[in-house]
Amino acid sequence: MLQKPKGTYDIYGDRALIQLYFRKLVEALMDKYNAKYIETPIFEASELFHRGVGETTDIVSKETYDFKDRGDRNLTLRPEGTAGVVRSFIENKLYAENLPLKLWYMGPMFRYERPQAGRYREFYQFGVEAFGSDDPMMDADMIGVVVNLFNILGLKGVSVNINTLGDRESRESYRKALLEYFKPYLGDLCEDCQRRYEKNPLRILDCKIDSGKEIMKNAPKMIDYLNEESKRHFDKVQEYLKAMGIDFKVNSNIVRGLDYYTHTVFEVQADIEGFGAQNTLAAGGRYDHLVEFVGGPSVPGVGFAVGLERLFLALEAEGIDIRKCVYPDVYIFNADEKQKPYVLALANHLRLAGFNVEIDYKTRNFKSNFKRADKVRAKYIIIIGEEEVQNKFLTIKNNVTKDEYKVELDNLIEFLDEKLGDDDED
RNA sequence: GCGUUGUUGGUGAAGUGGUUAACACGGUGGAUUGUGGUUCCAUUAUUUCGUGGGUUCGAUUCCCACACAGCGCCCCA
Repeated sequence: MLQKPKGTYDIYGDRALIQLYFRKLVEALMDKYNAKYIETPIFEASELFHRGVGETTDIVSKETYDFKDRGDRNLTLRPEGTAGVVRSFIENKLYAENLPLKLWYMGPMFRYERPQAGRYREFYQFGVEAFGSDDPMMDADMIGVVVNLFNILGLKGVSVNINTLGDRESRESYRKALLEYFKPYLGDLCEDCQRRYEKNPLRILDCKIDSGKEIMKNAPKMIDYLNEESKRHFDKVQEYLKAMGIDFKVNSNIVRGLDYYTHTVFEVQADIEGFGAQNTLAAGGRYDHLVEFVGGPSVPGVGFAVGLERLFLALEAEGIDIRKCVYPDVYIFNADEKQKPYVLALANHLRLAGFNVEIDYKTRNFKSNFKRADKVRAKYIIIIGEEEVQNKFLTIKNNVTKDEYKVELDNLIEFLDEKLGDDDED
């Protein structure tokens, strides 16, 4: 029996309902921010990720799905959303429009990782990228998007953690300080950190293996190496967050897994029991040099991504059900074969008039049809027999109250509008 | 990439080295061919118990490998 590839899953049933509703909710929220929808290819030239996002990151160096197509092109399934959006932003010269511009996306990403609860090899992210301002106001507003989203969903117990990586200058002087500090202790660090020391010493700070060690506690702090401009930026972000009434914590160990960040970085965590290392629901930050680095003009940006699998898991753990169930307004069945054309025509008529209609395709007996009407949770049942066809009236039964009505064919839509009017509002 | 537990139908699952793989839910058909959701009956895994190989007279059961899933790391959303 052929089965789905490891780390993938099918979206159907309840999960499909959740995802569809979530999408509607996000669409509405994004409209409120005047953010525009963007969809970019699921695969891109490998170079985009390997050079743009950062060769030193785990995500790119050992988790991408790389392949050659039949034309010998090197392609990579996108492991994250930002690089593709940035590429599109440049290629389509979106920077020529009036900036700032906010773009949002939602779709599958791919990483070759060991699957776990809330972690798949094909997984979904919703994200926003805001281009065209280096003002901390934009950082704060983007963090606000995530907070608002979680509030709308009714998710309690989330915490916002922020940090700053400073601008290039600050980052460089901090990097030097770290190199100097860790040099004598190099042998005490784990294997990964020894590698990080060479390539990206900042990442030593969020190493889980070495985190408890004394040398980590005394390591130089980014905050002490920020230049005036970087410090001001970070202070402003905090000021603005407070103004919006967003609770947050400064966590100097947040470094993020992607190389392109500058200044603000943030993570939003769920404080849910049993989530362990998988508790980061959303993460993002500012990337003032990414657009330029990928080959565009110098345009600053800030963005974030939310992992849907984890978010839905968190909702479930909190007992939050966002499914939006739609049931048929009407279930129509025929007494025997002869009425099939009539049933189809009537169903079409009602569907075009805006009603949700299910019909019996199998000419079952009455009992089975009533059972099925219950099963699909139809609100009304219409029975079509010889008498109804000939005399142009319909027998309609309310499936909850069991009240039965005889309605003229011409008055049917009015009748249903009146009866169903209230239910359709929610 | 490392460690660990598991895998029986549409679902939840019990079970055993050897005759019909329990029970429940769900599905289908019927009792009740123009009025049901209760009840009752029948039927619903059987070239089968994740796949392949081994031990055995005989394996779903024991052993090995692989695949997949869960959990813990690493990493990350």
